[in-house]
Amino acid sequence: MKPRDPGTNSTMHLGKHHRSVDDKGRIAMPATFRDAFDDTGYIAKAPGHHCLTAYLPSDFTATIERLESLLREGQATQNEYRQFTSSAVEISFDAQGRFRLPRELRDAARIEDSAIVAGVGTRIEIWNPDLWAGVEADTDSLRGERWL
Amino acid sequence: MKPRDPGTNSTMHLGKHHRSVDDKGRIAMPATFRDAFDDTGYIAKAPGHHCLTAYLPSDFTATIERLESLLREGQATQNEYRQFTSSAVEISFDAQGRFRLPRELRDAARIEDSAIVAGVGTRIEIWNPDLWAGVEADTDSLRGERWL
DNA sequence: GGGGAAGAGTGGTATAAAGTGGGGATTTGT
DNA sequence: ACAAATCCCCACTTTATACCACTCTTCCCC
Repeated sequence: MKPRDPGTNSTMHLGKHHRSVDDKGRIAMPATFRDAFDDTGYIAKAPGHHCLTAYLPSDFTATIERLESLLREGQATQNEYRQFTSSAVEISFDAQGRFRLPRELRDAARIEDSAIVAGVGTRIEIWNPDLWAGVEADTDSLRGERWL
Repeated sequence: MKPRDPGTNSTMHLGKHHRSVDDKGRIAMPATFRDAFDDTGYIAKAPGHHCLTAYLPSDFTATIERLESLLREGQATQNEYRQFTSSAVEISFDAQGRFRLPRELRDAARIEDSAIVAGVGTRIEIWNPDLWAGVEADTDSLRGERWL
Protein backbone atom coordinates (compact mmCIF):
# COMPACT_ATOMS: atom_id res chain seq x y z
CA MET A 1 0.00 0.00 0.00
CA LYS A 2 1.54 3.26 -1.09
CA PRO A 3 1.17 6.31 1.09
CA ARG A 4 -1.30 8.94 0.02
CA ASP A 5 -0.86 12.60 0.41
CA PRO A 6 -3.24 13.80 3.09
CA GLY A 7 -4.06 16.98 1.15
CA THR A 8 -4.71 15.66 -2.33
CA ASN A 9 -5.41 12.00 -1.62
CA SER A 10 -3.30 11.08 -4.60
CA THR A 11 -0.37 8.69 -4.46
CA MET A 12 2.91 10.00 -3.11
CA HIS A 13 5.87 9.80 -5.46
CA LEU A 14 9.23 9.10 -3.85
CA GLY A 15 12.77 8.46 -4.97
CA LYS A 16 15.21 9.82 -7.50
CA HIS A 17 16.16 8.11 -10.74
CA HIS A 18 18.75 8.85 -13.38
CA ARG A 19 17.56 8.07 -16.89
CA SER A 20 19.06 8.17 -20.33
CA VAL A 21 17.31 10.12 -23.05
CA ASP A 22 17.93 8.59 -26.46
CA ASP A 23 18.14 10.51 -29.70
CA LYS A 24 14.46 9.92 -30.29
CA GLY A 25 13.60 11.67 -27.05
CA ARG A 26 12.50 8.54 -25.25
CA ILE A 27 12.76 8.25 -21.46
CA ALA A 28 11.93 5.18 -19.38
CA MET A 29 9.50 6.17 -16.63
CA PRO A 30 10.82 4.59 -13.41
CA ALA A 31 8.76 1.50 -12.69
CA THR A 32 7.69 2.73 -9.26
CA PHE A 33 6.09 5.79 -10.85
CA ARG A 34 4.80 3.99 -13.91
CA ASP A 35 2.60 1.76 -11.80
CA ALA A 36 0.58 4.81 -10.77
CA PHE A 37 -0.18 5.70 -14.40
CA ASP A 38 -3.03 4.18 -16.32
CA ASP A 39 -1.71 4.18 -19.94
CA THR A 40 -1.48 7.95 -20.27
CA GLY A 41 -0.25 11.01 -18.41
CA TYR A 42 0.61 14.67 -18.94
CA ILE A 43 3.79 16.68 -18.91
CA ALA A 44 4.09 20.43 -18.72
CA LYS A 45 6.72 23.07 -18.02
CA ALA A 46 6.98 23.84 -14.35
CA PRO A 47 6.45 27.50 -13.47
CA GLY A 48 9.86 29.14 -13.86
CA HIS A 49 10.73 26.43 -16.39
CA HIS A 50 13.62 25.03 -14.34
CA CYS A 51 12.18 21.58 -14.81
CA LEU A 52 9.20 19.69 -16.19
CA THR A 53 6.34 18.20 -14.22
CA ALA A 54 4.63 14.89 -15.01
CA TYR A 55 1.02 14.41 -13.94
CA LEU A 56 -1.38 11.55 -13.60
CA PRO A 57 -4.49 12.37 -15.62
CA SER A 58 -6.50 13.03 -12.47
CA ASP A 59 -3.79 15.26 -10.98
CA PHE A 60 -3.46 17.18 -14.21
CA THR A 61 -7.18 17.90 -14.29
CA ALA A 62 -7.06 18.99 -10.67
CA THR A 63 -4.12 21.30 -11.41
CA ILE A 64 -5.93 22.93 -14.31
CA GLU A 65 -8.97 23.45 -12.11
CA ARG A 66 -6.85 25.04 -9.40
CA LEU A 67 -5.28 27.37 -11.93
CA GLU A 68 -8.66 28.33 -13.39
CA SER A 69 -9.94 29.02 -9.92
CA LEU A 70 -6.99 31.33 -9.21
CA LEU A 71 -7.65 32.98 -12.57
CA ARG A 72 -11.22 33.80 -11.61
CA GLU A 73 -10.03 35.24 -8.32
CA GLY A 74 -7.45 37.39 -10.05
CA GLN A 75 -4.62 35.44 -8.36
CA ALA A 76 -3.26 34.20 -11.69
CA THR A 77 -2.84 35.84 -15.07
CA GLN A 78 -4.12 34.84 -18.48
CA ASN A 79 -0.54 34.53 -19.67
CA GLU A 80 0.24 32.13 -16.86
CA TYR A 81 -2.75 30.10 -17.94
CA ARG A 82 -1.64 30.29 -21.57
CA GLN A 83 1.89 29.20 -20.78
CA PHE A 84 0.90 26.26 -18.64
CA THR A 85 -1.80 24.80 -20.85
CA SER A 86 0.02 25.35 -24.13
CA SER A 87 3.19 23.71 -22.84
CA ALA A 88 1.37 20.56 -21.76
CA VAL A 89 1.42 17.35 -23.76
CA GLU A 90 -0.29 14.03 -23.28
CA ILE A 91 2.14 11.12 -23.04
CA SER A 92 1.72 7.39 -23.50
CA PHE A 93 4.04 4.52 -22.76
CA ASP A 94 5.55 1.99 -25.12
CA ALA A 95 5.93 -1.72 -24.37
CA GLN A 96 9.13 -0.95 -22.42
CA GLY A 97 7.51 1.71 -20.28
CA ARG A 98 9.06 4.65 -22.08
CA PHE A 99 7.42 7.92 -23.07
CA ARG A 100 8.52 10.51 -25.57
CA LEU A 101 9.52 13.98 -24.51
CA PRO A 102 8.96 16.47 -27.38
CA ARG A 103 11.97 18.58 -28.31
CA GLU A 104 10.16 21.72 -27.23
CA LEU A 105 9.97 20.48 -23.66
CA ARG A 106 13.47 19.03 -23.69
CA ASP A 107 14.84 22.38 -24.81
CA ALA A 108 12.84 24.29 -22.23
CA ALA A 109 14.32 22.21 -19.41
CA ARG A 110 17.80 21.96 -21.05
CA ILE A 111 17.51 18.19 -21.16
CA GLU A 112 19.83 16.46 -23.61
CA ASP A 113 21.02 12.87 -23.33
CA SER A 114 20.07 12.17 -19.72
CA ALA A 115 17.69 13.38 -17.06
CA ILE A 116 16.75 13.06 -13.42
CA VAL A 117 13.22 11.85 -12.74
CA ALA A 118 12.36 12.67 -9.15
CA GLY A 119 9.39 11.81 -7.00
CA VAL A 120 8.53 14.99 -5.15
CA GLY A 121 5.62 13.90 -3.01
CA THR A 122 2.54 15.15 -4.80
CA ARG A 123 4.29 15.47 -8.15
CA ILE A 124 6.96 14.00 -10.43
CA GLU A 125 9.66 16.31 -11.76
CA ILE A 126 12.05 15.87 -14.68
CA TRP A 127 15.34 17.75 -14.48
CA ASN A 128 18.55 18.43 -16.30
CA PRO A 129 21.05 16.51 -14.09
CA ASP A 130 23.26 19.56 -13.59
CA LEU A 131 20.34 21.74 -12.56
CA TRP A 132 19.17 19.02 -10.18
CA ALA A 133 22.63 18.99 -8.62
CA GLY A 134 21.94 22.61 -7.76
CA VAL A 135 18.80 21.58 -5.90
CA GLU A 136 20.76 19.08 -3.83
CA ALA A 137 23.56 21.55 -3.21
CA ASP A 138 21.06 24.02 -1.74
CA THR A 139 21.95 23.25 1.86
CA ASP A 140 20.99 26.71 3.06
CA SER A 141 17.53 25.35 3.36
CA LEU A 142 18.49 22.39 5.54
CA ARG A 143 16.59 23.07 8.67
CA GLY A 144 15.24 19.60 9.21
CA GLU A 145 15.10 19.84 12.96
CA ARG A 146 11.83 21.70 12.49
CA TRP A 147 9.99 18.78 11.02
CA LEU A 148 12.03 15.65 11.68
CA MET B 1 3.95 -4.12 25.08
CA LYS B 2 6.48 -1.63 23.86
CA PRO B 3 6.67 1.88 25.31
CA ARG B 4 5.09 4.68 23.31
CA ASP B 5 6.36 8.16 22.79
CA PRO B 6 4.12 10.60 24.64
CA GLY B 7 4.35 13.18 21.85
CA THR B 8 3.71 11.10 18.76
CA ASN B 9 2.06 8.04 20.28
CA SER B 10 4.21 5.86 18.07
CA THR B 11 6.41 3.06 19.35
CA MET B 12 9.75 3.95 20.93
CA HIS B 13 12.80 2.39 19.36
CA LEU B 14 15.67 1.49 21.67
CA GLY B 15 19.06 -0.16 21.34
CA LYS B 16 22.02 -0.15 18.99
CA HIS B 17 22.87 -2.93 16.53
CA HIS B 18 25.80 -3.59 14.27
CA ARG B 19 24.83 -5.10 10.92
CA SER B 20 26.64 -6.32 7.85
CA VAL B 21 25.73 -4.88 4.46
CA ASP B 22 26.31 -7.32 1.63
CA ASP B 23 27.29 -6.39 -1.89
CA LYS B 24 23.66 -6.26 -2.92
CA GLY B 25 22.94 -3.67 -0.25
CA ARG B 26 20.93 -5.95 1.99
CA ILE B 27 20.72 -5.23 5.71
CA ALA B 28 18.94 -7.28 8.34
CA MET B 29 16.59 -5.05 10.32
CA PRO B 30 17.16 -5.87 14.01
CA ALA B 31 14.35 -8.11 15.14
CA THR B 32 13.26 -5.76 17.91
CA PHE B 33 12.63 -2.99 15.36
CA ARG B 34 11.25 -5.28 12.70
CA ASP B 35 8.35 -6.27 14.92
CA ALA B 36 7.06 -2.69 14.75
CA PHE B 37 6.94 -2.78 10.95
CA ASP B 38 4.00 -4.17 9.05
CA ASP B 39 5.65 -5.50 5.86
CA THR B 40 6.84 -2.12 4.60
CA GLY B 41 8.62 0.98 5.81
CA TYR B 42 10.42 4.05 4.45
CA ILE B 43 13.99 5.25 4.47
CA ALA B 44 15.20 8.76 3.67
CA LYS B 45 18.31 10.84 4.05
CA ALA B 46 18.34 12.67 7.34
CA PRO B 47 18.65 16.44 6.95
CA GLY B 48 22.38 17.12 6.81
CA HIS B 49 22.83 13.64 5.35
CA HIS B 50 25.03 12.35 8.18
CA CYS B 51 22.84 9.28 8.45
CA LEU B 52 19.65 7.72 7.14
CA THR B 53 16.32 7.55 8.93
CA ALA B 54 13.92 4.61 8.80
CA TYR B 55 10.22 5.27 9.32
CA LEU B 56 7.15 3.20 9.98
CA PRO B 57 4.58 3.99 7.27
CA SER B 58 2.44 5.99 9.69
CA ASP B 59 5.42 7.99 10.95
CA PHE B 60 6.57 8.69 7.42
CA THR B 61 3.17 10.02 6.42
CA ALA B 62 3.11 12.18 9.52
CA THR B 63 6.55 13.57 8.68
CA ILE B 64 5.53 14.43 5.14
CA GLU B 65 2.43 16.14 6.48
CA ARG B 66 4.51 18.22 8.86
CA LEU B 67 6.84 19.22 6.04
CA GLU B 68 4.00 20.09 3.66
CA SER B 69 2.38 22.18 6.35
CA LEU B 70 5.62 24.15 6.84
CA LEU B 71 5.85 24.52 3.06
CA ARG B 72 2.40 26.09 2.87
CA GLU B 73 3.31 28.49 5.67
CA GLY B 74 6.53 29.48 3.93
CA GLN B 75 8.58 27.97 6.76
CA ALA B 76 10.17 25.37 4.47
CA THR B 77 11.47 25.62 0.91
CA GLN B 78 10.57 23.67 -2.21
CA ASN B 79 14.17 22.46 -2.36
CA GLU B 80 13.90 21.07 1.16
CA TYR B 81 10.77 19.24 0.11
CA ARG B 82 12.48 18.01 -3.04
CA GLN B 83 15.50 16.74 -1.16
CA PHE B 84 13.52 14.85 1.41
CA THR B 85 10.91 13.23 -0.82
CA SER B 86 13.30 12.38 -3.65
CA SER B 87 15.69 10.68 -1.24
CA ALA B 88 12.97 8.49 0.27
CA VAL B 89 12.38 4.89 -0.74
CA GLU B 90 9.81 2.35 0.28
CA ILE B 91 11.39 -0.78 1.72
CA SER B 92 10.09 -4.29 2.17
CA PHE B 93 11.52 -7.22 4.03
CA ASP B 94 12.57 -10.58 2.64
CA ALA B 95 11.91 -13.91 4.34
CA GLN B 96 15.01 -13.31 6.51
CA GLY B 97 13.90 -9.86 7.62
CA ARG B 98 16.32 -7.96 5.42
CA PHE B 99 15.66 -4.85 3.38
CA ARG B 100 17.62 -3.39 0.49
CA LEU B 101 19.38 -0.07 0.78
CA PRO B 102 19.79 1.51 -2.69
CA ARG B 103 23.31 2.53 -3.60
CA GLU B 104 22.29 6.18 -3.70
CA LEU B 105 21.40 6.12 0.00
CA ARG B 106 24.43 4.03 0.95
CA ASP B 107 26.69 6.53 -0.76
CA ALA B 108 24.97 9.49 0.85
CA ALA B 109 25.57 8.08 4.33
CA ARG B 110 29.00 6.62 3.45
CA ILE B 111 27.79 3.12 4.28
CA GLU B 112 29.81 0.31 2.75
CA ASP B 113 30.00 -3.20 4.14
CA SER B 114 28.56 -2.61 7.60
CA ALA B 115 26.30 -0.20 9.43
CA ILE B 116 24.95 0.76 12.82
CA VAL B 117 21.18 0.58 13.19
CA ALA B 118 20.19 2.60 16.22
CA GLY B 119 16.89 3.12 17.96
CA VAL B 120 16.66 6.83 18.68
CA GLY B 121 13.34 7.02 20.48
CA THR B 122 10.87 8.31 17.93
CA ARG B 123 13.00 7.22 14.99
CA ILE B 124 15.47 4.61 13.74
CA GLU B 125 18.76 5.80 12.33
CA ILE B 126 21.27 4.02 10.10
CA TRP B 127 24.90 5.12 10.36
CA ASN B 128 28.33 4.54 8.98
CA PRO B 129 30.04 2.86 12.00
CA ASP B 130 32.89 5.38 12.03
CA LEU B 131 30.53 8.35 11.95
CA TRP B 132 28.48 6.75 14.73
CA ALA B 133 31.66 6.49 16.78
CA GLY B 134 31.83 10.26 16.47
CA VAL B 135 28.39 10.53 18.00
CA GLU B 136 29.47 8.46 20.96
CA ALA B 137 32.71 10.38 21.29
CA ASP B 138 30.86 13.68 21.49
CA THR B 139 31.15 14.17 25.24
CA ASP B 140 31.04 17.94 24.96
CA SER B 141 27.32 17.88 24.69
CA LEU B 142 26.76 15.52 27.63
CA ARG B 143 24.69 17.48 30.03
CA GLY B 144 22.43 14.71 31.22
CA GLU B 145 22.05 16.21 34.67
CA ARG B 146 19.25 18.32 33.21
CA TRP B 147 16.96 15.45 32.36
CA LEU B 148 18.25 12.37 34.16
C1' DG C 1 24.30 -28.40 33.07
C1' DG C 2 23.39 -30.82 28.46
C1' DG C 3 20.60 -31.40 24.34
C1' DG C 4 17.42 -29.88 21.23
C1' DA C 5 14.48 -26.50 19.07
C1' DA C 6 13.60 -22.02 17.46
C1' DG C 7 14.92 -17.60 16.02
C1' DA C 8 18.29 -14.37 14.19
C1' DG C 9 21.87 -13.17 11.02
C1' DT C 10 24.68 -14.07 6.72
C1' DG C 11 25.87 -15.72 2.16
C1' DG C 12 24.94 -17.47 -2.38
C1' DT C 13 22.18 -18.84 -6.62
C1' DA C 14 18.35 -18.72 -9.90
C1' DT C 15 14.68 -16.26 -11.94
C1' DA C 16 12.10 -12.22 -13.18
C1' DA C 17 11.85 -7.45 -14.11
C1' DA C 18 13.70 -2.99 -15.48
C1' DG C 19 16.38 -0.23 -18.45
C1' DT C 20 18.77 0.62 -22.93
C1' DG C 21 19.69 0.51 -27.80
C1' DG C 22 18.43 -0.14 -32.37
C1' DG C 23 15.87 -1.68 -36.90
C1' DG C 24 12.33 -1.06 -39.92
C1' DA C 25 7.55 0.14 -41.19
C1' DT C 26 4.29 3.96 -41.13
C1' DT C 27 2.91 8.56 -40.93
C1' DT C 28 3.55 13.65 -41.40
C1' DG C 29 4.85 17.71 -43.55
C1' DT C 30 7.07 20.06 -47.34
C1' DA D 1 8.22 12.10 -53.88
C1' DC D 2 11.34 12.92 -50.27
C1' DA D 3 13.09 13.82 -45.66
C1' DA D 4 11.99 13.92 -41.04
C1' DA D 5 9.58 12.40 -37.30
C1' DT D 6 6.93 8.80 -34.97
C1' DC D 7 5.51 4.23 -33.79
C1' DC D 8 6.00 -0.67 -33.04
C1' DC D 9 8.74 -4.42 -32.51
C1' DC D 10 12.87 -7.22 -31.05
C1' DA D 11 17.44 -8.04 -28.62
C1' DC D 12 20.57 -7.41 -25.02
C1' DT D 13 22.46 -5.95 -20.41
C1' DT D 14 21.90 -4.81 -15.87
C1' DT D 15 19.54 -4.85 -11.64
C1' DA D 16 16.19 -6.40 -8.40
C1' DT D 17 13.64 -10.11 -6.18
C1' DA D 18 12.60 -14.66 -4.48
C1' DC D 19 14.39 -18.68 -2.84
C1' DC D 20 17.48 -21.94 -0.50
C1' DA D 21 21.37 -23.31 2.62
C1' DC D 22 24.14 -22.70 6.53
C1' DT D 23 25.93 -20.80 11.08
C1' DC D 24 25.44 -19.00 15.56
C1' DT D 25 23.08 -17.62 19.51
C1' DT D 26 19.36 -17.93 22.72
C1' DC D 27 15.99 -20.15 25.17
C1' DC D 28 13.62 -24.02 26.94
C1' DC D 29 12.98 -28.31 28.91
C1' DC D 30 14.58 -32.33 30.64
